[in-house]
Amino acid sequence: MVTIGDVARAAGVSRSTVSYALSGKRPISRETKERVEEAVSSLGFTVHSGARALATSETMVLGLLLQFHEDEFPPAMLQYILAVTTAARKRGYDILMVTEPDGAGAIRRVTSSNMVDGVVLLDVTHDDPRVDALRESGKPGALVGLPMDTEGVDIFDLDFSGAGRMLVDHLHSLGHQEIVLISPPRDVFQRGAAYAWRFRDAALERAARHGIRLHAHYGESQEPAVEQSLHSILDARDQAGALIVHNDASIVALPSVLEDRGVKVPDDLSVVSLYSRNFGRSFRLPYTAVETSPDQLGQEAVQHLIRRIADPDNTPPVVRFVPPEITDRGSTA
Amino acid sequence: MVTIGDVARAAGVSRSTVSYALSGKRPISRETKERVEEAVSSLGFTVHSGARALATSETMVLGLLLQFHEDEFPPAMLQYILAVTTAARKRGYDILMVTEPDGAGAIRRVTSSNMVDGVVLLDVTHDDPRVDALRESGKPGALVGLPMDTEGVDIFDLDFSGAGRMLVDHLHSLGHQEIVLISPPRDVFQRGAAYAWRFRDAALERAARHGIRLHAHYGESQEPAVEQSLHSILDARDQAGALIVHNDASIVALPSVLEDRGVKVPDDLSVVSLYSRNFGRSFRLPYTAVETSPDQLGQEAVQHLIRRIADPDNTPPVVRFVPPEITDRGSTA
DNA sequence: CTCCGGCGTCGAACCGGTTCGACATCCCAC
DNA sequence: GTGGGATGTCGAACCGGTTCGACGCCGGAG
Repeated sequence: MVTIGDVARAAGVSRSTVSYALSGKRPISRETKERVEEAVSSLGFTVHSGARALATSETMVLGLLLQFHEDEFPPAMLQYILAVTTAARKRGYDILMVTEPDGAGAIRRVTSSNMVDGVVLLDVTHDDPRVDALRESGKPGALVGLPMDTEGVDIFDLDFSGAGRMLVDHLHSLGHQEIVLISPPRDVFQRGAAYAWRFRDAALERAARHGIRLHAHYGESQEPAVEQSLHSILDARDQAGALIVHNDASIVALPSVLEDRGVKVPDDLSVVSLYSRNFGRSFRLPYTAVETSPDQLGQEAVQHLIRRIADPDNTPPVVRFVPPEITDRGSTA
Repeated sequence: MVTIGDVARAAGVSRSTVSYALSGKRPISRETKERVEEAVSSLGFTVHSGARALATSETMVLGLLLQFHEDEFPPAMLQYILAVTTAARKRGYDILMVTEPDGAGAIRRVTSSNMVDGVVLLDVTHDDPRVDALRESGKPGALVGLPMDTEGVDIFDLDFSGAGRMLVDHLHSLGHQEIVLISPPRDVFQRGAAYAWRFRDAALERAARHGIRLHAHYGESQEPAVEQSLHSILDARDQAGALIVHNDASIVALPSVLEDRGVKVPDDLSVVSLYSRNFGRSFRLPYTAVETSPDQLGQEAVQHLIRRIADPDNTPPVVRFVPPEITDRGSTA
């Protein structure tokens, strides 16, 4: 491999001069800089990332921590992965993807060995053990999802409470008096994923205020249970005129279930949900929905994380809830 | 941060002795080893990965190169990502996920800067520029997908030709004389993704041998085009008694399209496809299908890659086609 | 003419590990 | 009693960068 010493020899200067010529951290004459650049490209020099990491204690790598739970719909997670990865690359960072089940241990591993300059945690739960591990590590971290204790960490999430209120208001303004809510599976609540109850509680509270009956049910995450649960919920609540679906697996399965039952949207039933534009494009989801904005969340998380890495002391802590935005696809009446 | 020097001082030995005590590459007495381990755990020592990478020129990181094309169904890709990641972690490797559009440049970047010990390329096409970049890099690489020139690289893929023959045979044995094939979108063929024509050509050839009429059509990748294309294909071929779906987006959309048309499977139409068991669990896919085995492919690719990293000279080149296996879900008659 | 400051470059130290050669000790076989 | 191999440890060199202090040179101000 070609080292900075080879470049120095070819250009007839010292190693430090090469380093300064490339980094620009000290003034270097035009001619010298040109000779260095010439040598670099003719020899095909690239910095050895390990050597640089050792010298600067910066790796230009971010850790992306996530887990694939049985109770979650994998394609939804993918959107965040993609958003974080492209946002990071655009700013010169690479992504180390860490998926092992022991998330707290994984954080300790990648931070204490200095593999990453910071981490992004996806799908953070109320009492997520990874958050403590992150604090102890002393490395900057950005969370997607809301933990109990937000001290010292930056949060980026959708305003699920606002989304719940917004969807209930929307249905209320159309005159609906009885609504069925399909929440994430029970396991998601038990794991402590705050987004599930933040949405549900806000929706229930808002419905009560309007004097609307709101029946909350748990959805499922894997077929064929998803479809069966939809059928039995709809059987039990066939007098309700509107449906709020806060569960990816259920919303994907819904079109075929409704066709099966001969239910027409929006004539027989109004349907609203939450999903991102791109998610809606992978499947056939012609429903009015709150945009979940994974692209925006991922990008903001990465951007802020990088700012904090660059200047840990002058970066104010952030708890950012992206305001919900409704996209009307005409599935309500 | 605590370095190997701190450990050495605490244990009252030299730095090299600590290194040998931890690596076991030279005999160290029981008492010394114990004192070192004691110091390590009380100080909380972890090796600095950059420093180790510099000294050993091994990073214990694998690059995972992939792109999300518009013409592909993202959830399908996810299965490979997951398989590769877990297989790597099980063997002590981390995964650097690289998704930028310029794949060849990305390979040069991560290999020449020594960020990874080897790479896994997903979704390799016939004339994939990444393959040349990989060869030039001199780093080991494992490909999923079949390039034109397999010289010097290891290939892991499903036997799509065999799968095509197997599904046609299956339908033929049931007496079908007219079959519709839904292939991946035209763009996938044009990009040179060999799996698309390997499957189609083998199916066509086999059908011809049996004297079966096989009508091949292109599918779509995004809604609402997926559904529209399914309808128009089925309109045009309504006399066919069997359907082979070789396209993830189309198979996911199929149940609701068939319900819409009042077509019963398998009474009115026999349906076969290709997808993995887990994929079938995320959606409602009650169809007889060839298992695409992303888990197995990812695991074999990683396993072989790691073997080659450890011993590049004594690792024979591999072109491995996983034999197709059919899972009968009763969707044919 | 001299002094000073900025520009451009160099050498050396350092980052935190691994590994090689050397050496001391001990035990065993001859 | 001695030679030799195995065992256990150390010091130094090295991996490939970055960065700090020093220094020579040049031009402008006084």
